[in-house]
Amino acid sequence: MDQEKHRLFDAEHKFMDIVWNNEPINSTELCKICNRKLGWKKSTTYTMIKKLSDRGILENKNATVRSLVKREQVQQYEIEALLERSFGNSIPAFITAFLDSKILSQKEIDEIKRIIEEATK
Amino acid sequence: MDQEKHRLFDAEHKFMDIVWNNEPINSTELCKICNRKLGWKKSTTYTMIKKLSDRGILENKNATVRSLVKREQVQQYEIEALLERSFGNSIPAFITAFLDSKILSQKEIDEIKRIIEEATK
DNA sequence: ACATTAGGTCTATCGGAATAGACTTACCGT
DNA sequence: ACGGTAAGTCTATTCCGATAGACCTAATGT
Repeated sequence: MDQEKHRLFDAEHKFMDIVWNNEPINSTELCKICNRKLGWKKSTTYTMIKKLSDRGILENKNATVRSLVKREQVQQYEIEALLERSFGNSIPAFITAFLDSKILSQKEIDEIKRIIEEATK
Repeated sequence: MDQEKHRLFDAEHKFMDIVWNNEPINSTELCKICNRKLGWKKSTTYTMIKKLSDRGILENKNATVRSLVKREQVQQYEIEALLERSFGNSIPAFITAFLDSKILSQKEIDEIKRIIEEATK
């Protein structure tokens, strides 16, 4: 597993975010949201629906769109892809980069660091 | 900070991996490595050097190429970009996906989970 | 003096992701 | 019976990342 089919390109990803946040959703309604949030024309949205449908990412039945691949599966894939592509599958390097990011509070960082040290020694 | 300039496309990333692993390196020598490992022609390598040089990612002085942006900085950026793009900056969701990946041993997972629970409660 | 090689530049080409225009068909309200 | 709208398809077009071919100049060996 860990399918390449879970790889989403930029536009596909923005689109799927909307689907995940609104499903199940009527296709015409989806067109309106995509126009409002992404500036897409109707045919652009339908082209996207068809492409992702062909790849088994979602389905469109009776004008109702719903995802077949869930957000968590894609997140899963993306973490693994990043780990491989940018970190050579090095867990320590990955964790280091994560801890050094500006997003965590100092308290969280200290706690997590301590835990990891214990876990890996 | 957290510059968009640190974003590397696929080909750029493969190329920078070679630079990071071999710098400082003579440009002609770099062409040979890129040909061997990526199948690139000489001009492809020089085009890449120029583009990344323009963006301040590396420099080419006296036929010697060296990086200006380090691997760790790009890893940093990529974690943050993934966090934002795919996880809406949700640290818990990110950690969950990481822990659920097949890469960690069960022992590592348990330890890290325990630590994080303590850190976030 | 001349061929070769190092070290590049400049300007395409190519493929594929992103986007859309024109057209179709069916239904629904008046 | 007919104008509007929902629900789509099919076929471009555009944009850009990836890749390369042709050309240039300076040094260097023979």
